[in-house]
Amino acid sequence: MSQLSHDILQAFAPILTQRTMAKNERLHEAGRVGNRLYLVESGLLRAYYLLDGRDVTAHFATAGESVTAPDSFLRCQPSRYYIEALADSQAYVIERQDLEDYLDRHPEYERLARLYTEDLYMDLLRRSESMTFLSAQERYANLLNDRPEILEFAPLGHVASYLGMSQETLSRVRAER
Amino acid sequence: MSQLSHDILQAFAPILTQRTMAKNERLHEAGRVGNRLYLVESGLLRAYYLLDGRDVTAHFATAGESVTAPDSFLRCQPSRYYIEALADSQAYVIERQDLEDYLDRHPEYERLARLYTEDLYMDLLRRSESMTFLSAQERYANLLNDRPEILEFAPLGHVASYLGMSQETLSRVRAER
DNA sequence: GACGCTTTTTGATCTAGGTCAAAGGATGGC
DNA sequence: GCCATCCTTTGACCTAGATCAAAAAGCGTC
Repeated sequence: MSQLSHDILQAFAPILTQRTMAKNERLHEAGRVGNRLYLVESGLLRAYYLLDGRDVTAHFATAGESVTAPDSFLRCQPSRYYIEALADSQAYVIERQDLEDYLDRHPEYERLARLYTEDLYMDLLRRSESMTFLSAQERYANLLNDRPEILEFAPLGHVASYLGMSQETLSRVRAER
Repeated sequence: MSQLSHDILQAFAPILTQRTMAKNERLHEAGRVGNRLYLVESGLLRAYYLLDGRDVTAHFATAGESVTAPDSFLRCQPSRYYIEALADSQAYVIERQDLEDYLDRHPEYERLARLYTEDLYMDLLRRSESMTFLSAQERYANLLNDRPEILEFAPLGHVASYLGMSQETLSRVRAER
């Protein structure tokens, strides 16, 4: 876990609740407002959305990472995302409202929250640039290098949509052809 | 301009400096640490990087938007990005160090800075998802819909790389074939 | 340990979009 | 106004990766 994630857990401990999820448990449904951020302790969570009826993985979160339905958590809109557990998992949960209230009382943690958001921005930027001009082979290689645990635990189809390619292509790429 | 951008200008007025850029002026060079955020008043700025010697546009900023070299501004690393003006432009400039110092003295603005970062995150998320599974045609249509001023002022090649397609493809897509 | 269900692989074909090359159009400097 | 340079279009061809279909491999369950 990064220093930053660690600091977040410490700072926001008073408003964290702990939750245990079984494999295949759904934590959030599209269409609803779900103002929760999950800070994963163990296991594997996934956010996804439907595009023309197809399941597209938007994000994976393993130990030390976080996941939410960003349109809901950041904008309070009904969400386009689903969140589910891909393995038995444990996570700390933060409610958006609790977060705002807590930060009202403890403005000294605003900076930490901003730095965390900046970090998430950088992660997304990396991902976004990788999607723009890299080949299927290269995107796979990057993921294998950066987050091998995802390839180990997530079903191939979920990883393929996360990497913006078909399941068949990922299967072939992985077999090195 | 969004309410948020407006609030940012107000809140950080004491540390803003104004800068005028001529068309084709380079504001930042890759390889250097450049801790400046540009809040565009008028004109058009572009951030780009080189991938195998090819110029790839990472970001455009028109009036009310902002641009920086994120790896430098957020992580203080030598940057992979160049920033240049695509038209005669005006922008307010914030130095990262000034920002941090100012926020030390005015922690009441930390929240605003966080909300602004969250907004940038949502913008990037939109872009990132559009790159993952939309066709060249659809990505072009989205840009035309969301930010027509870019298509109006930026050279085709820069827009094409921003949309993750070749210049020839963008030319054809635009001519509706 | 056989049966169903899900996940992954493999093969055959098709197509969106890339690459290469060249011709037109604009634009700015002098 | 003329030339050089840059930007955009057009055409011909090619390839990465999609789609469709089916076989094979896992794996939970009774």
